[in-house]
Amino acid sequence: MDTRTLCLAVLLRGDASGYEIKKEFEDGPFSHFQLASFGAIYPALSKLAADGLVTVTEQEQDGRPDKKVYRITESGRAVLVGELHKHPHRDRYRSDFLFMLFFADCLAPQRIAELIDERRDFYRETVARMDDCDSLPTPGHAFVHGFGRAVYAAAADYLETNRDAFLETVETDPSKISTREAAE
Amino acid sequence: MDTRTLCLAVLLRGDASGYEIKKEFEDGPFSHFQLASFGAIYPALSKLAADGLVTVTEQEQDGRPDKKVYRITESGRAVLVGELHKHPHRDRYRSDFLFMLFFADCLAPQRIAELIDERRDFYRETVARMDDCDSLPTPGHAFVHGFGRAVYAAAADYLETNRDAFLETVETDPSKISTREAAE
DNA sequence: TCAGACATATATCGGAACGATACATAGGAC
DNA sequence: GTCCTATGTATCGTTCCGATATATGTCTGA
Repeated sequence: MDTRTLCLAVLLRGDASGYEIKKEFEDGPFSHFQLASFGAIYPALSKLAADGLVTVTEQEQDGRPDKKVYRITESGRAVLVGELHKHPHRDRYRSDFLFMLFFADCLAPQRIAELIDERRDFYRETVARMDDCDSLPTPGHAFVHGFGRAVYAAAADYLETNRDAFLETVETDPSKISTREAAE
Repeated sequence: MDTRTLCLAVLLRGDASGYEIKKEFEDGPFSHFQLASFGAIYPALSKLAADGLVTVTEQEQDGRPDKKVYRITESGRAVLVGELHKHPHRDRYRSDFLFMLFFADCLAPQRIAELIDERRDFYRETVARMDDCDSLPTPGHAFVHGFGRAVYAAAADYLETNRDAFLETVETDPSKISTREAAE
């Protein structure tokens, strides 16, 4: 999904400024499976306004900088629903964490343990935070929430279960950096 | 990880052309947690060669176009190991599939069922393919392989377990497109 | 008290990457 | 005989990320 569609999606759930839309991708339910940066959001909102898919209202605020509040229009809703009916792009997952562990023989065992523990804690905390959340207004929201929870929990469990055996194997394994030369 | 580092990583495991590196990101073990396109790989390889991190050998082939085979150098290995010791970037996951299911109240139940079934099959097939793979040369490779398998399996299980209840809820739920007006 | 960190808010810029396309050649399918 | 797939290199337009600039208020701790 491009950033314009993501902005429409946030606005479908209520009026918001660019800053608030960004927060939605930091903390909100979308944060687990979509990203958007300021550098993508602000141009996207300008384009949406130019195309009549959203309206803008400038709000003066005392103490804080002025705010531009965006609201989705009927055309905007139609475009969003249209996007929702296209064939979904394949999932894209990028993980430096797994990339590093893949080359565990280039890292010190202590560093590997750090990486794994940090990540396991992150997954556990995320699951706990998701369990605290009790407002799941739509069936779709609840289903996606449950999916994310299941996956995070499985990831944490795997790390916990296999951590020690992995570290032992790495420490025992005599092959340091695996190079082409080593194979020749 | 930027594309230059990813190319170094592939080359650490053996010499390869740009085309073969791309295939590695389509079918190889990296394909599950890193991506790279031709538009990123070819400029990256040129830059790596200019910086002396890889060497190039042009190979004529009968029947096929010429091939440029890249080989990682000692400097290249050092740079890769340096990257491996940096703090890992946070994981980035983008899923149009989850995005669409989030707005399930904008879709026909039949379409939702299609999306879920297709995705569940994909996860099941991926797990089966991973189980067939029997060459896991390094501990890191094996650990990451197991992690991926666990997560894919959990995802497939969740979809299978919750599919029917979800579809019933969606069909029963009277709220079609949830708009701001509906909340007012 | 006042420096520094943090939150709110909009916006742009350089560089990186995606996806499509171009070009070239060969083999197999229908 | 034409079309699709596979091998192979390369660029181009568009989009997007991450850092930075700018402005202002609050809160916190030496």
